[in-house]
Amino acid sequence: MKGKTAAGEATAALREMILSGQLHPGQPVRQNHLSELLGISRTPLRTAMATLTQDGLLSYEENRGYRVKSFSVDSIIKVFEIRAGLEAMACRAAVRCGIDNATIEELDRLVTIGDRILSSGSLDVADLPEYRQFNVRFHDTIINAAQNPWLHEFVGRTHNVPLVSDRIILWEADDFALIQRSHDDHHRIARALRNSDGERAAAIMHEHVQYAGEALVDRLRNDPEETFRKLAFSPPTANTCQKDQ
Amino acid sequence: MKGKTAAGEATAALREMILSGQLHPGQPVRQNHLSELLGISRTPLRTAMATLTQDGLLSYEENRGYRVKSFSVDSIIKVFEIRAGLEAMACRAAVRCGIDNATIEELDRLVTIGDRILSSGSLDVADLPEYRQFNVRFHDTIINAAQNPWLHEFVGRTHNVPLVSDRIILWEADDFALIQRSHDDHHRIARALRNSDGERAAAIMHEHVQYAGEALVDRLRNDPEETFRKLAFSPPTANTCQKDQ
DNA sequence: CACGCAATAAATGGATACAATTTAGCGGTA
DNA sequence: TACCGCTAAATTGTATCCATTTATTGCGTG
Repeated sequence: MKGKTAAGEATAALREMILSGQLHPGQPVRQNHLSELLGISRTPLRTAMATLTQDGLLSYEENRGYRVKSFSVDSIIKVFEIRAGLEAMACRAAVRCGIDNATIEELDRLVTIGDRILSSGSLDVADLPEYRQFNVRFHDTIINAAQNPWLHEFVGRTHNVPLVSDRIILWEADDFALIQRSHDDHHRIARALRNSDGERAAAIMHEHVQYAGEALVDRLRNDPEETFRKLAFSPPTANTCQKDQ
Repeated sequence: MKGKTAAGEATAALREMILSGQLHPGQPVRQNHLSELLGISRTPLRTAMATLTQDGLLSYEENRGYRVKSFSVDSIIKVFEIRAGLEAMACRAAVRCGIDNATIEELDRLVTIGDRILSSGSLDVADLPEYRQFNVRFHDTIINAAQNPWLHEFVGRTHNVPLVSDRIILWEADDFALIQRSHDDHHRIARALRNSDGERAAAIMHEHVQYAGEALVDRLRNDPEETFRKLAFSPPTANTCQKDQ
């Protein structure tokens, strides 16, 4: 969608501004202000805002305009439940329709990458982007193996809720045990898939995702300030789900 | 979203035109033509089209405009898989967070309504709208009982794929056995929920939805013409999912 | 001082005008 | 006749302008 049209550029720019926290939840989005900030007119901006509203990043009230959607902590945990269910579904579906060798090898390679990154016994800030990318690719690989484009689309939508994306790796050095456990899940999931044990992979994946959500929410409840500070978002990788088919 | 603004009205009108088949899959949507047909200018129409694109009803290519999205039969069955998974999730979640008596009674009342409609031993066209409404309410009640607004939203999105909505009741008199079996599922689901057996309810619900998809797809493959002719859509009830929270 | 109302400012929604791109039609040439 | 390129019409994308609604400010009154 992005590329040449001003509306597409504005959509990407606005999405990134929201997800990166430049625009705060609840804050109204003034069309004049933002359009001149982006160097475009209000027309393409309004197209972008309509798009992002359906994406779930903005809310709209007639004659009162758009504002950045805010999410309660309670709401965030509930999205994680959906994401956990969907990704578990992906494991079952992937096994059901047969995983080809290329995918199995890809998973093995990815797990090895994770091993290497964590081999130092800690995960410092410099390694975060790489680990994040690894994590995204691992999950994406499984979702694609399910051969159901809608899964990709629906999981992608859960990522539109701030803080739910698997681009987010919350744990740092002080929680290395947690991230190590999380990566151990990756090992077990990959093995279960290799053994065509879809149910087992699904069970691990469900817990894997749901626990991540609970850990995040726990942190948010205890120390919102610090949690937000530690959050770092990926660069604008192609996380916009394709809606082909 | 609908109500007073031209964009909202256009969105609703366009959605209905697409779902009712007035606009054919793959057909490009000409802005001049449609805007004068709806009696509005292109600006709100474009807002509506951006919205419906994110809803999944239109596809967009830059500088080439919007087209009515087309769905392969294979794609339709895959959406039913998602819907089945999500509604099964709803059953589990509903039991987990406790179903109040009002909801149990509502389900009982709804099931009784279904009994009455089918008591004649057939389902003729005159009864279709009522049975459709009953079906929608039954499923919605369970989804709401899960107390996870995102479930409502995500299931709602599956309904944006033409033919996947539970507003669609395919079977008529000639397939009364099928619809009777389907309603028997309703009975069993309600009973399992009353007994707080979330897993059992989920299993029945999953099969309930998935089989409906398979039956529809079978028909589509055998006799697309006749299937489409028999399909009748509900009036524009409020099936647009609220995105509050 | 508080409350209410009115006038004014500001922001949104929609329509029109203009620019850029694509598509279709047409003619010429090998 | 088939193919290529050019021109013109059609269609989309953007900007600007106007109307309508909402928010704000300030004044007057109780």
